[in-house]
Formats: sequence, C-alpha cells, structure tokens
Amino acid sequence: MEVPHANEFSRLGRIGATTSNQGVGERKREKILRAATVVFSRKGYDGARVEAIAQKAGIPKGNVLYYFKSKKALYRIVIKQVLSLWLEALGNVAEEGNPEEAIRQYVNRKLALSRNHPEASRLFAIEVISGAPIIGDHLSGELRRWVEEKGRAFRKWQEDGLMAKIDPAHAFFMIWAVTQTYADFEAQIQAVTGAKDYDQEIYSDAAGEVVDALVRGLGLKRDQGCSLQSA
Amino acid sequence: MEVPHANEFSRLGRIGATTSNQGVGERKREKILRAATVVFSRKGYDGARVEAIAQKAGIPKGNVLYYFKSKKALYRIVIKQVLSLWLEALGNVAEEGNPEEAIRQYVNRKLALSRNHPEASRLFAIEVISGAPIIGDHLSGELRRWVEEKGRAFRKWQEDGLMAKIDPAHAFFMIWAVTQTYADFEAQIQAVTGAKDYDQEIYSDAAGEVVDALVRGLGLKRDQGCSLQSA
DNA sequence: GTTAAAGTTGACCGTTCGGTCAATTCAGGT
DNA sequence: ACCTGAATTGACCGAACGGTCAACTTTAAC
Repeated sequence: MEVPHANEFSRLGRIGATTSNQGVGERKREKILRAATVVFSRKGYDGARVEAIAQKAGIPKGNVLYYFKSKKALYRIVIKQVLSLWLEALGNVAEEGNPEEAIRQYVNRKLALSRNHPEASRLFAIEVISGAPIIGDHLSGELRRWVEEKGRAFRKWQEDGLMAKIDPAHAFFMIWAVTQTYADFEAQIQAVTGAKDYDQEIYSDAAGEVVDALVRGLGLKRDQGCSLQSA
Repeated sequence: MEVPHANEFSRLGRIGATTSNQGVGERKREKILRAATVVFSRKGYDGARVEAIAQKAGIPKGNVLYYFKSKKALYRIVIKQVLSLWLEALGNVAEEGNPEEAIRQYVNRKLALSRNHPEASRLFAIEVISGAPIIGDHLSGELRRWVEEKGRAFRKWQEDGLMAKIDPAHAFFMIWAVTQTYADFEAQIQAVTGAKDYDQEIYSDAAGEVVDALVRGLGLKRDQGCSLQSA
C-alpha cells in the first residue's frame, strides 16, 4: 500500500535494504524538499501552492501529497531542516585563542551560509517575521542557551579589554542581521547597486569590508599572546 | 451610488466640502489601512484574509471592499504608504558638519522608525524578500539615486580620513540591516533575551550600545573643527 | 417631509486550492 | 509468467476565499 510519510525526519535514507533500491523514493523526497524550500522561501506558507512545488520538482501534484501527507507537514519538515542548517552554522565560536580571529571566522561562516543557501535564509526570515509560530520553541530553547553560553566568553573578552562592552546577545543580533541581509534583501541590494553578478560583486568583492566593519564595531582586538600580525 | 476608490493616494482627506462632513468616510479608510498594514505585515499578501482585516477594523468584510476595490488594490496602497514612510525616514544625512554626529542621528532615526512602526518594517521586509514585485522600481530608482548621492558625501569623508574605507552602499546596508532587525526579528530577539518589556529593554536599554558599535564599525571620527567633546 | 446619494450589511457566486481516490503502471521476488 | 506492493497519475470533492449584489439604513440638502 504505502510506506512514506516516515517519521518526519528522513535525512539521508541510505538503507541498502533488500537489494539496492530504496534510494529511489528517498531521492524523490529530497527533490521535493528542495523545490518546496525554494517556493516557500519566496511566497511564504500561504502564498506557496502545492501545484507550484510539484511543477518545480517536475512531478504531478498528487505525487507530492503521496510523499508528504499534507502541505503543512511538508512545510514543517522544510523549516526544521532550515533551522537545523542555521543552528549548525552557529557552530563554535572558538572561545580560546584570539577573539578577533574567532569572530571573523564566525562571521565569514555565517556569510557563506547566506551565500550558499539564500532560500533557507529567506524562509527562516519569513518564519521569524511571522512570529516564529513553528520554530519559536527552538529559539527560546536551544538558541537562547547557545547565546547564553557564548555570551560568557564574550564577557570574559570584555573584561580582558579585548572586546567592546556590548551586550553579547546584541552583538550576535548585529552579526546575524548584517550577514542575513545579503540573502534576505538581495532584491534591494541588487536594485541599489545594480550588480550584474550578485554573487561575485556582492559576496566576493564587498563582503570583506563589511566583515572588517563588524569586527571593528565590536571593538575586537587580537589577543596579545598571538604572533599573527597581518601585513 | 459610490465615490470611493479614489485616486489611490488619499493621505489626509481634510476636504471641508459642502458642510463639515466627508471626514467620516476618510477616517474609516484610514482605520482599514491600519488594520490592513498589521495583517499584511504578519501574514504576507497571500496569507492575509480580507475577513481578518475587516474583523480587526471592526466592520464586515463587504464594507472593506466598498472602500477598496480589491484586496490587491488595498495591498498596493498599504505598501506604497509604507514605502513612502521608509523613504521619508531616510531623510537627510547631514553632509556638512561632523560625520559621526550625522550618522549617529541617522541611525537613531532609523531605529525609531523600527520602534514606532514595526509592522511597516515587517511588511517592507516581506515585500523585499519576495523579490520586491511591487516596489522594485522605486528601489532601483529613487532609493538608488539617494544612495548614490549620499555616497558621494561618504567618499569625501573617507578621503578626509573621517570614515573607514567601505563602499558607501554597503555602509547603508549594514545600518539598515541592524536597525530593521529589531523590528523584523522581534520574535527571535524576544525569544533569546526573554525580555519582559521589549520596547523598554531592547530599544531603550540596549540600542545605545548597538548604535555605538555601528558608528565605531564605520570608523567615524568627529570633524576637527568641532568643539564638542563628550565626557 | 421628501429626496437622493452615501454608506452598510449579509447572502450569495465562481474560482482556486488542498487533499482524496480509484485506476494504472512499474519493479522485484519466486 | 505471475504476484504483490510501491509508485504514479488525473479526475474529482469540499472548503475557503475574493468579490458582487441587492436590500436596507443613515445622512444631509432643500
């Protein structure tokens, strides 16, 4: 009869199973998920049409509902996938070693995320703008704890005079705001700069200055014990 | 029969007309516009229901469509109103006088806009995230010219060593990103900080540090000829 | 008081969309 | 060749929505 609608989280279904198959349905699921991410990220949940997702995935609508039991279920899976991408990208802000390099690395990683997954970034933004109805719990749970933990490192740096005295949480808000803006507000940035090749002109050419500005704004200084001293 | 659906832009319809009336229908129009702004800003165009707008305005649905000929027309008016608010808030970045004070003032004005009109900010964000289908022309027209003009002042400051060498357009992107994040990502910031009173704790208490960080990040220095020197 | 236009309302219509389903095809095991 | 369950598909359904309309009420000019 049917098997799909697995336990929500599929994530790489390499099973091996009976012969060699099973990767077929799984690959289709992921194709649908990719299409859904794109459509949802531009139109929001209500604006997105199952038909549009199906079309982008190159299959009839009925087939989409065969793999995901409802539009809402599909949305939930997509957005949780996006959230976990976002949380992963938080990664570690190296707490030992010199602060400037740690933050610089972190900002660059976040910027790369916007560059490589702009749809994910936009979808996340729409969700939060709408009041985070689905991922709200994760924000006040995992994310909050993460910020609290990293915040302690920031406080330490601040006491050592290596970082400007700014509420650590707000330091993150600044970083996130700036890095996300290049994905979320692409239309505006494109319009204002008239960039022919967004990826190149914006991310490769201009982003460096912005990272510098952020680092400077947060008043980050190299740890004394470090021998690095750029040209 | 009917008169409404005027020439799109109403904006203060104090007419005086025959006797003293006419402000009645106009006041209702604005009530609808306010309600519509709130609903659109949370749900986006497709997610918003005319019924929901009507309910928030305290009138039946039919009445909304009496004052505005369609949902789309209503949306257009709302978003153009929001856009003009946004463009107004750009205001002047005082090009003479000391750069630091000029930018500091500008950032504070932008922050105040997010504080006082968070729905407008969110609606603008949704529109841009969706690819700016309606206001795109304004962004590549008015806004682009505005940025180019102000950019020349920035360049001058940079030559005088009063500002860090950063592409002026991107300086604005940073400022906009940071100021808007407090309105657009309120749900996230609320979740992470656990603020009881958002307006107070975020805007009044923490925003100052952020403005400082921005000013520092842009490498702004006071003009020499100025006698101000804070404590 | 009469008249006419402006404003108000709920009932209604056509369309669109999410979701279901029965019919059919496909793939692998025996 | 045959069987079985997975996969595919287009037709279809009911609900919800944007928009219309005709009946009704209010307002104000004379």
